[in-house]
Amino acid sequence: MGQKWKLPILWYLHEAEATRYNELKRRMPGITNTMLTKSLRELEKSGLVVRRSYGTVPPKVDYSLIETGQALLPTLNELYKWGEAHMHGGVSA
Amino acid sequence: MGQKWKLPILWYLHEAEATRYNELKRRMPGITNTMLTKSLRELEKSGLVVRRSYGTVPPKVDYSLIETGQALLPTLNELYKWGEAHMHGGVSA
DNA sequence: CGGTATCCTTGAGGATACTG
DNA sequence: CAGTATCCTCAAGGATACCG
Repeated sequence: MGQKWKLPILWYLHEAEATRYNELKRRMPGITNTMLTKSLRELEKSGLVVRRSYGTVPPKVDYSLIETGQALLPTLNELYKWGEAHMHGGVSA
Repeated sequence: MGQKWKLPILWYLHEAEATRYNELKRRMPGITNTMLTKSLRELEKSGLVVRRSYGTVPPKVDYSLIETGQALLPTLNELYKWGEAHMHGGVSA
């Protein structure tokens, strides 16, 4: 699960600073709360994303790619392009 | 469509010679005719796989990865591992 | 042998409402 | 603000039967 949004999220996070939940939602047009949360939780579980909660009220939470995450970016890039081109019925000419 | 089988098929084809339909089916435990055919057709359309039909009867058809396809293998490999690890709920410890 | 046709199941993902 | 709970939809994928 999460194919649809995990990559976009990772991709966005790599070029952004720690981003708050709603900001992230705004940046991912079409994503729903359900999917955003699910995706973030799994990315966190798999150790790619860090969730930071500032126990304030109203709540403030932000998400960021792990520092070493920058290293995965080339792979991420390939993954993205390749997947788009060959895994989803994409043909070009 | 095809996420589930396209990669496995490509992966298998890269280390095999031209493979016949039923052989391919045997090598992909669990795949159905529908999916095998669909996947192969799309991989053909996107130019990664070549279908060769020997107009004989009974029919003989085989599939192979395009020659330059070997070049995509590293990417394929990354894609595969990465996808398994981070896109399908895979955690390790 | 190498498929196609048909119908069916399942779960990824979505919409909406609500809450600490 | 940052979610969770609930219900729903739809299409990816599967099962089975049949065909040239």
